Amino acid sequence: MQGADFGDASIADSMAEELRQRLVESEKTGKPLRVYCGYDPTSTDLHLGHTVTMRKLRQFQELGHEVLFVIGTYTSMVGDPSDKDKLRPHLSEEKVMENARTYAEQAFRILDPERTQVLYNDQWLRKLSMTDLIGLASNFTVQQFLTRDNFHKRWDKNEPIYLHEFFYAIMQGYDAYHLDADVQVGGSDQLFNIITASRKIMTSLGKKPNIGVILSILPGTDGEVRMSKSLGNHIPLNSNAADMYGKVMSIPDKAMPVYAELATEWSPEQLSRFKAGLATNSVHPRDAKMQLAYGITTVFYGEQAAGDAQNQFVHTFQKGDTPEEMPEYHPGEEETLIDIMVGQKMAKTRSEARRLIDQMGVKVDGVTMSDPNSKPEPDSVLQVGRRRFLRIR
RNA sequence: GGACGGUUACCCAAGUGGACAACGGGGGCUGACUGUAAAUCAGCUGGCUGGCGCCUUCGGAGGUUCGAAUCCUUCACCGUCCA
Repeated sequence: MQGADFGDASIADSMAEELRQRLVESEKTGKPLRVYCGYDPTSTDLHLGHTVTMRKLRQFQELGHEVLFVIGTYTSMVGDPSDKDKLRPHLSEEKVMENARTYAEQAFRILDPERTQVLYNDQWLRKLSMTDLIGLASNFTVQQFLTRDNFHKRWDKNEPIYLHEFFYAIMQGYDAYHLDADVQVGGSDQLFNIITASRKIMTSLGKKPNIGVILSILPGTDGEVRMSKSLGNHIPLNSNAADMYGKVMSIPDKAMPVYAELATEWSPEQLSRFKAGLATNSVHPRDAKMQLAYGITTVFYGEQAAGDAQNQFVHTFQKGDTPEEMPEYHPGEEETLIDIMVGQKMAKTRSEARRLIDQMGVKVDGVTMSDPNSKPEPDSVLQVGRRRFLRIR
């Protein structure tokens, strides 16, 4: 039964039941389900966190269903209110469309283009009139919104809640209505928008309410808060296998289960074996993490590249060897150690470079350097910290 | 419209005339150790300098003072409450 695939998501029981019914129905009628998920193209750099819902969409595609990949061109022009203490530059329509394109491109590393419709929600949202909006809004009471945890907390703390923040849920609900969505996928922060707002709007406009598939939020490399580029704890997609592998290796041990659940393509059996291994300590945590890093890297770069990344990691960090490949640089006559470090971006400022030297963090051919003004010999390897290498020519 | 409060380094957040380049936390970086870039412990975290030290920072502009993140004026932005 297809519904059984949802073991890795926390779905309310009723949603699971409804989904089961609708899947059965779909199978009978031969009509694929319409699965909707929305993304705001505020940043063009997708990271691992974005891929969680995408992978879920992909699963639906593999089962023959249709994915509606909605880019929030309308919503992102208004601006996300959730962290509104920043002055958010108003994105031009042009910029938004450009972001949207790169966004979709990266998304197709996961999604099957054949079964994906990319849609822009400004196409229908901007047509709504004030009258329409009032009609939609009349389905809700302020109290309903205030029960939402997000708003509730802010209300209690006397923090601002903007009126237009309420519209986001309404717009999202309208998206689902407009698209005839059977299923809406989203992170747990979208619970209210998907379950309460969307279902209410769809029902009131005479459609069958969509079913919410709510996924956990992937924490960042710190293992604590949600992955986000602005928090600097993200694992970017547009990087390389070694970087991805290494970044996964840097997550705290405790974050391993969540990552396994949300970011690998492991089967439920593999997944439970992995978790059991951790829980019973029968697997070395380092080996488990390597397995995890390999698994995640494979999804994006394939087994070959993931294997190479793993080898490189073992060489560099477990055996302390220098990596096979590193940038090269031919310093000028007058260039001192500190000049090279700053010039080659191994340190941001001269002060930082000095600090690193003071902290015994700079080596040439394995020998710790103490003089910022020394000049490294040609054909040596300069190492700053553990991870930055430069071959001096 | 009225009352009050806020704007500090990457983020959060102390500081209300001198000892402030500015407490603390987070993040980041370095080192030790290890089981990995985990955990733990220690240090560093504005710039320039070999060092003494010098320079630039506390929303913007101006002022008071020997001396201001701290006081005054003004501008901007933001918030809460009352209407």
